[in-house]
Amino acid sequence: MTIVAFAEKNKAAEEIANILGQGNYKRTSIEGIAVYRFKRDGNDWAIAGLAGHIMNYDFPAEYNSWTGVEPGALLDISPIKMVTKENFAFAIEKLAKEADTIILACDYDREGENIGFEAKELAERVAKVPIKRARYSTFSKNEIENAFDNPGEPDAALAMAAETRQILDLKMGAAFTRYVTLSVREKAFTKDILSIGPCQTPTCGFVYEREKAIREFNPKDFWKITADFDADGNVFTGTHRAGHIPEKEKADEIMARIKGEKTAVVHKKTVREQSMAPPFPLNTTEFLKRASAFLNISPEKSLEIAEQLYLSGLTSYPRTETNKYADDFDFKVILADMAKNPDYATAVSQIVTAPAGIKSKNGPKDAKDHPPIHPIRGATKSTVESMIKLPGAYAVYDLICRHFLANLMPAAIFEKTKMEMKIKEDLFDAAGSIKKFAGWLDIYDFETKNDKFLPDINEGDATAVKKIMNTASKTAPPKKLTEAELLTLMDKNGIGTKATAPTHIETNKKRGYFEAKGKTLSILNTGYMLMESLDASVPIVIRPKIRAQVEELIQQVEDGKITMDEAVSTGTELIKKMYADLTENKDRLVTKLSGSIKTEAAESDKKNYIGTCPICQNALRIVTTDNGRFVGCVGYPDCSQTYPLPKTGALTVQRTKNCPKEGVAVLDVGKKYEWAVGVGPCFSCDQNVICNPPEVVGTCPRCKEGEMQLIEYKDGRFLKCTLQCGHTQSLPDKGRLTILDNKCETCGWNMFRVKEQNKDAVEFCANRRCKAIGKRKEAEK
DNA sequence: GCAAGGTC
Repeated sequence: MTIVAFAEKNKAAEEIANILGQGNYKRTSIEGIAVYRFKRDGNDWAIAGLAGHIMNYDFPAEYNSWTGVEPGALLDISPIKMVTKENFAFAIEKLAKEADTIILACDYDREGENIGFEAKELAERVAKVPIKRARYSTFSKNEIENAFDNPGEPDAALAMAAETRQILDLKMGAAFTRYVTLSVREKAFTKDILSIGPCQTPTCGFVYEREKAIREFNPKDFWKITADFDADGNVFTGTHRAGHIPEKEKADEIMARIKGEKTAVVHKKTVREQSMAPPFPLNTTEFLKRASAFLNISPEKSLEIAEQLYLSGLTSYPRTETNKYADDFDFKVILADMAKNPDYATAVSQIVTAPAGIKSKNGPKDAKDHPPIHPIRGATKSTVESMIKLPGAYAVYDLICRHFLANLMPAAIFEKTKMEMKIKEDLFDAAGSIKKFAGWLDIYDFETKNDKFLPDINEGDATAVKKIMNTASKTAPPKKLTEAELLTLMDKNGIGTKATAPTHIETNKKRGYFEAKGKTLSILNTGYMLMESLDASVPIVIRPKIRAQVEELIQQVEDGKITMDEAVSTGTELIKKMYADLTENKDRLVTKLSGSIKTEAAESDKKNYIGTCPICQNALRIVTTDNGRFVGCVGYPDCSQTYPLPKTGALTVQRTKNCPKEGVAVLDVGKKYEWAVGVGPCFSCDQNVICNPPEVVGTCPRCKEGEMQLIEYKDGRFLKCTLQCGHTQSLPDKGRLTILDNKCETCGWNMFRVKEQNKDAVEFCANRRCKAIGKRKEAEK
């Protein structure tokens, strides 16, 4: 008899073959897919590993046209399931033909059951044999043997739950994405897709909510009183018990009470030890968070590196929810191997020689999927880098190793000191923290905090008061969302899975909805406008509830309370309702998004970009037509804001200069004059004296009140009194003229410098009435 | 060309 089994992935198939074949198995191959063969209890066994899903839903080909099909019509169409990995389908059918019994042996979860059913469907096309299900969640000998010796029945409800998700996600994603993309293209030229999905959109929603809180933040004034105390040269700072004081009068009142006080007394001092436990074992989410926070590597890149580390045999399987080791987990073998890297040797010997034995600080989650991410082999930097060519590979390996070791080490111990200082009757708090015992922090120095010392003084002791400060400050807006925080939010709200969360973040980046700058995320204009429009029309779509709603339906299918068809039709109705809300608000959506897309295009057109439209916040840019040129808003025709421009002259936008009036930008017109968009030429503006203060060189020798101002025009230059006395005087008309900072010692005017071509520069006082001129002329003779 | 979920 021949028994054929299908596991979810190659590594699992090999592991099972090794256990059931008692180390005796042969690797063969069909279409490049590994098939492990062995004998057990007189039967021939063949087990192959799949590669996750090998089928996918899609709409029938006639619905592929975006323009030929109204997007909403997709909601009435049943997607069909098609093979996406032909070689696996071929191998499954070939193996099914030689089987007397088939065992589905994918991961013991919803998707695993579904992947098994994909194999089942393909096998049933060519073979009529019993199909069983082996359920296991660890690769322990007992569990695997038991799972395959006593296989159960496949669980259709569980598999159909996954199927329901596939269909509803596709329907919603396709209809919404096509609708939004096509609507925006009616008004803005773009090849980009504006995608919407039940995971990617709430992911963007988290970033949007934070950004909104930052933009809408109203800073509030507060005052804080601090004092510097001096205990025999050891200076430390304390904060007044009142903390952040919202009213200035109250802060002033306190200051008045204690102003000028020279001594303080230690009113109370408490010292206690605080221990800091090592981190729990790493599951995927925690790993991604730490790689982002400590190593500045994006979740997508981290997972890719972890995958390579796993395939190279350096670390364990990277996709797991579990943060707890099994009772019989063998730390010893791994620890022994890890000493190969000298950086870990000290920690390893501390762990293995600990009198209490090797003990893990386990976390609470046991999803029965895979053990926490841990090293399998010890390796040096050069070994890791020779095996994996991705940047950051060693940093990630090192993080996994250090985390593994840290988890097995003792807690760190800090001595925390709290001191209450008293100036007259006012209390000030000071805190100190000293690391007494490093413990796991020895090997895990990613977030070390410096010690903060307080002097060794006791209750009743007096210190000098060096100074007392009252600092005015403002409350700070929330900080930008970090990638690590986003992962936490997604995890908490059930958005995506351990394996897909990085992809959803990446999708948003690819779509131009938000971007990462280091560890923090910033929403981009298109993302903000999309979220804002959706928030106003179909708010549920940008919130986790959209996922929760589908999840609830799926759960009912899994529990056998409703059928897949019922769930799909209920779910489709919900999507239709949302779709109706979306289409009803089309105008606002399109105006906001097309404006934002045009704005982004205009901003990158550096030569013509002017600034932000005061009416609609979109971009203003120079528009040139056959009839001339003007400044217009990209929001046209929804926004008709325009400004005139001078008819001739090359225009250059001055990026660093702002107009004090309503001008939205200042332009250079040729090299001649300036033009404020919305105001006109700067020379005829009453603010010009402020924007372009006249270059003055000294007091007017006639009226003695005005200043002599340099006037330069196309054909020459001269000096003119700033008052109405009318005094002028000529200047040399050749050469480049500069007004210097140093002054004439005789009359006090600024000195001039003239440089003619092929001649030495000359410095002189230009004041014709200056007594020094006569002297100079004499000297020249 | 559209989603999310597996895994390579």
